[in-house]
Amino acid sequence: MPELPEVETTRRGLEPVLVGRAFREVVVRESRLREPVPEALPELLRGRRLRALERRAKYLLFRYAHGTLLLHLGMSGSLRLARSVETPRKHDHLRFGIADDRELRFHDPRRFGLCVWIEGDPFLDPRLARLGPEPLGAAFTADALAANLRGRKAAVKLLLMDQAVVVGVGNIYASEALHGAGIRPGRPGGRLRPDDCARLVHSVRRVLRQALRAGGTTLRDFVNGHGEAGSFALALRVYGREGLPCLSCATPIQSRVIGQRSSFWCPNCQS
DNA sequence: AGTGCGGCCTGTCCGC
DNA sequence: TGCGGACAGGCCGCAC
Repeated sequence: MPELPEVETTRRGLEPVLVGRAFREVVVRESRLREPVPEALPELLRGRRLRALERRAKYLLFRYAHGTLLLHLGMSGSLRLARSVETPRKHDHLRFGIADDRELRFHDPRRFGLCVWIEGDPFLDPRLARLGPEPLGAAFTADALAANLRGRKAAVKLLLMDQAVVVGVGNIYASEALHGAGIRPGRPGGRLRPDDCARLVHSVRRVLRQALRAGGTTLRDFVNGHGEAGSFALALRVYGREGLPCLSCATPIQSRVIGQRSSFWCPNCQS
């Protein structure tokens, strides 16, 4: 589910609450995530002061002096603060107790999420080492994108979602960004011209920034660290709008599965 | 190397 | 109302 705006929204909500403090208790209620949650997690974290809460791509990094808790929300994961007295819901797999009778809960019905411990430099971990540039950072330029797309035949939408090309863009924002750039999702990546790449970089950044400002997109169950939904679903211009009029030109929005993912575009605005 | 596909899970929705 | 099937925001590993 969560793409960059949702993960970053979560991070921003939790940072002021968690950084500088320690979890007093950690409970693993369900360890079967994408990879098994380490059994030693409670002992690794208990009483240790959190130094920083960072994000890289769609990963959250809980940074400690002795290592890093690497967390990914997968497709259906969320992190939220709850009162300890509240009965855990189904699929509340991890509980991180903090003071004041509050706790952080990791909720993930589909269990595609990830929670692992990394010693040493986390950015050398293979999961992080090969990631492409941050879309809102200086390294994501039209030239860099063009270099990554050159010669490639795969649909540009799939390449936008390839975390080695640019990170943080998932199925929703890929369709949205391509609409903003006037590029059809099925176009082979290698056929984009320099001005296409420039518009696409600009559009990716604009869409992600707007979604961030709206607190992310909640289609079904995304909530931020404080349990609140994001409002960007109201601003989606093509995603999930098959057959509805394009908000720019009123042409019916088309939909097609590309690389097993539903994709949406306006046949008039995008070419 | 790049590409396409299946698998991992549960929940929800749709059509019959 | 019940049931089967399709589908859902991500990522990985495998075969070609």
